[in-house]
Amino acid sequence: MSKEIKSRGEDYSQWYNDLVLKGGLADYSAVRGCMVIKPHGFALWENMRDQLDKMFKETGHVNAYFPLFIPKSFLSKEAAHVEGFAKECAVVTHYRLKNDPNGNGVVVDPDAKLEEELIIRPTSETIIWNSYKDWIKSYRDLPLLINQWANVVRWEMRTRLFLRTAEFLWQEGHTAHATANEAIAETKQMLNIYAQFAEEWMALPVIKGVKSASERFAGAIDTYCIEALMQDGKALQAGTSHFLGQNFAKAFDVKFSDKENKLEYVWATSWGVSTRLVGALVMAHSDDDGLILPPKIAPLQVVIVPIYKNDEQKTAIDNKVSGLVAELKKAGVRVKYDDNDNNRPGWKFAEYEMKGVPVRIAIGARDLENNVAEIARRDTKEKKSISLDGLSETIVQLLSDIQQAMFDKAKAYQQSHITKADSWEAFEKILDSAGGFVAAHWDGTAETEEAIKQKTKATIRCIPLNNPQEEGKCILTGKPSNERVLFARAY
RNA sequence: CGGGAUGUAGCGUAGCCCGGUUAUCGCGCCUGGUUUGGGACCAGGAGGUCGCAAGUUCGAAUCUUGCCAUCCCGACCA
Repeated sequence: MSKEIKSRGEDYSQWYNDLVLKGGLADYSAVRGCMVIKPHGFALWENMRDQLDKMFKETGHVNAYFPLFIPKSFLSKEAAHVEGFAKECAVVTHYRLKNDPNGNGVVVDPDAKLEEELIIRPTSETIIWNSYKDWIKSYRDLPLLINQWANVVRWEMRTRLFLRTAEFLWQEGHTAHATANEAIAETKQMLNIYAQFAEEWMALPVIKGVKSASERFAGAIDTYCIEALMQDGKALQAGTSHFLGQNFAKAFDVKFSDKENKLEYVWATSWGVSTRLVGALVMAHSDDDGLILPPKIAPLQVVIVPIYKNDEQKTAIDNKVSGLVAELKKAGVRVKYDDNDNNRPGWKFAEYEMKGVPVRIAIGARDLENNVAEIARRDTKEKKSISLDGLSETIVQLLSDIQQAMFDKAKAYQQSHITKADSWEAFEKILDSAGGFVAAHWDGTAETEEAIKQKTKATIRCIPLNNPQEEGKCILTGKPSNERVLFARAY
């Protein structure tokens, strides 16, 4: 069998691109830096989205939708915010085309220039807070807990499928609260929801932490994050939750009357995860044969492949399988019976492996005689003959086992790639060999952080929550420090 | 935006250095048949602005110049 996916060892970028393209998740598009998300990839995203949406609603949030376009003036109201986003914004300057007078298709109509340019949202804080100004008058209007599922555009220099595209899909939650403590609690609650989703649904272990000042979201007081580890030892920021303080309330003049009838600025949070999570999933779990998707979010959990030599055998298999499919569907399993006669079984086996379907059931005439089926699990490639009696219970259990095994494997990898470094030599050596997170002391200054980044390309991924306090010396400057922070090279 | 590479059918490619019949091969696609327990085989068939534009030449996929696009490595970032 020929390898369709380039091996991990040769070139990690190529390996990753192959997985996304040949796994049927996405395709390059005609538009620079953008991608086409194909049905398989979108179904995966939908499953993730639906689960997250459910978790948001369970914690009292509601969905709304705000405009794609942001008046330029809105973006300049919060100084740090504009500083962070201005250089990567797409700008709409005209609203009409006309036929080219020289007969070469269409040109921008110079008479249709906008008085005020519109920015295609790189994130929606500004346009949302402009609305919140009108919505919030009293403490009775608070808390305001709104989420938006949307697309945003950030004109990045360099793009990568799912991990960094010019346009991407995400959700952004924007909440307003009466007190700082309540807003901080919200920030942490959403971080926990992200971590829970990553670990329980994506089988992706993450480290919860807070960003250093220089990695903080533009306009935030504190940025909390979940950091995941990819199979090449590089870290990936998988989600962020920001405590915005009163920065946006002040910029957009959002005040409320409290119970004592005093006028106060509201306290804000924002939080988001994007289709980048799909990229994280691909990089964290796949192998050289293709994608490996966690059962809980896999678009297809079980595929059944019939093996037959003639119509008589096919009919016998059909009869048996139709009952099995009904049984599995009743048990809530996403199952497909692929009896397409155009492709042979071997082709189907390889195809569904590449697409990451967790469980494959093969049934042939021989199996029917013995009342068994061949069950193959994608994560370990293990194959077994299992009795057809009570097969659906076996499958449901197997899916659950695979979900757990995938998490355990990724967790073991993560744990074995968190290394303490107490000297500069050790620090560099770990980054260049095993990779992963390096727990090291840091003097707390942005200058040192930048110097380390320049020397090693490693950045502070986060300061873990509940970080143990211990006396130590900064890995670079030797100045005193009272806790270790996690460094890594990152996507 | 700097450095490197690539652009030939839906996909992957040979040919380019050293210009010369009808542009190579594989996969896929269509028709017919045989097949079906790890990417089937045989026969026949369809499918091409050789990235775009100029130039050199009797003649350009091939040489020259410009432009465009994509990928990789940087800087920037979810």
